[in-house]
Amino acid sequence: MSVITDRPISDQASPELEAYALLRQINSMMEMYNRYDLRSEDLTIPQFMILNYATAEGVPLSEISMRMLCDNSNLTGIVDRLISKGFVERRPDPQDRRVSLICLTGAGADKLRRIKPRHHAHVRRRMRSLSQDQVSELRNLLQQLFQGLQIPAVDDESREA
Amino acid sequence: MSVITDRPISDQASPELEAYALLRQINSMMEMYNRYDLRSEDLTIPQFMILNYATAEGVPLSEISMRMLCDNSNLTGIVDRLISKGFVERRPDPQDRRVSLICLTGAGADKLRRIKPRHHAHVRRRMRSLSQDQVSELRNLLQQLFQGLQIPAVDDESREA
DNA sequence: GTGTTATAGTTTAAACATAAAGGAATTATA
DNA sequence: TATAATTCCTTTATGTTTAAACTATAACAC
Repeated sequence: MSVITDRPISDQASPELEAYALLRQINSMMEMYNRYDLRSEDLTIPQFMILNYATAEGVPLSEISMRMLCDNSNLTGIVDRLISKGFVERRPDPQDRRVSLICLTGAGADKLRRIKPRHHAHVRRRMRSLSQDQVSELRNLLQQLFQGLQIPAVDDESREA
Repeated sequence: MSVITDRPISDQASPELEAYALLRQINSMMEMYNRYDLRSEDLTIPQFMILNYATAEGVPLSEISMRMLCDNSNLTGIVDRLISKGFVERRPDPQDRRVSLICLTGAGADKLRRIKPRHHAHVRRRMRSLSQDQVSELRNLLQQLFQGLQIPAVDDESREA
């Protein structure tokens, strides 16, 4: 958990590059902390995420992969491990036999009830260095940036190196 | 590369959790784009990062891992692949025989000269949805948040679930 | 010097991610 | 109904990451 504050993070300092470098580093550190928190619960981050998306009635695997911004093929193995731990089940969708529904078990729901509030509290606490107004401002800026990223700028590819 | 805009991102909506969810998603999308950009150059993201930190004179592996917020053990294999591609070399440090210096080769420097400006331009372009002032504001907020994360709040663990 | 401790890097096994390919079921089209 | 295209999921191979154990070197204590 070492950290760099002694040197500029990017050599070609522009506000955009600095902001992006910081975003990546914050994400890394948050992941470190989250991984550490979940370790005592014998869960990994992706396992915890799937657990969060699963419901008792069942959710199609591809819906989860869409939300997690990842490929279906990633989830197959992770779900296998969650099944072996007894936190979810796979059930075929009677409507569409291609679909396999990921269902939260009772044990999974219990686990989630125990972990989730604590996780949320941790996230909030780790952002204490910002005021309420600053957090809202940050959220708004990120929201705007996120929406701008949806349409991946198919246009100009010509200018600037 | 599908995307979710139709539903709230976190169920327990608080500004902190929303901001963090957005941060993670932005990071994911930026990585997608970066991975795609580097693919045509036969480089992965971590390979490109190491290339960026290496110098002709050589940099200790552990200095690179510190900057990348990762463990030494991660880099061994990635450096191996970069060596097999001819972009870096390993050289022993005469001062300290435990240290192996990662040295950028001529081919590596060429590669970097070709890729780096384009990468930076891409990053800047992908943040076009924010004004210059907004980018600076974002950078400042992220800077403050990042610094707040350094000291990982060893204190309170008691309150709130 | 000897023993302890710390540091630099590698190795290993398990988990995850990416990309490409494949099987099975569904939908579209003729 | 037959064919083609699409969708959902899995499988495979390659690459990355984590955590733990290990080797080798260095620094420090006595």
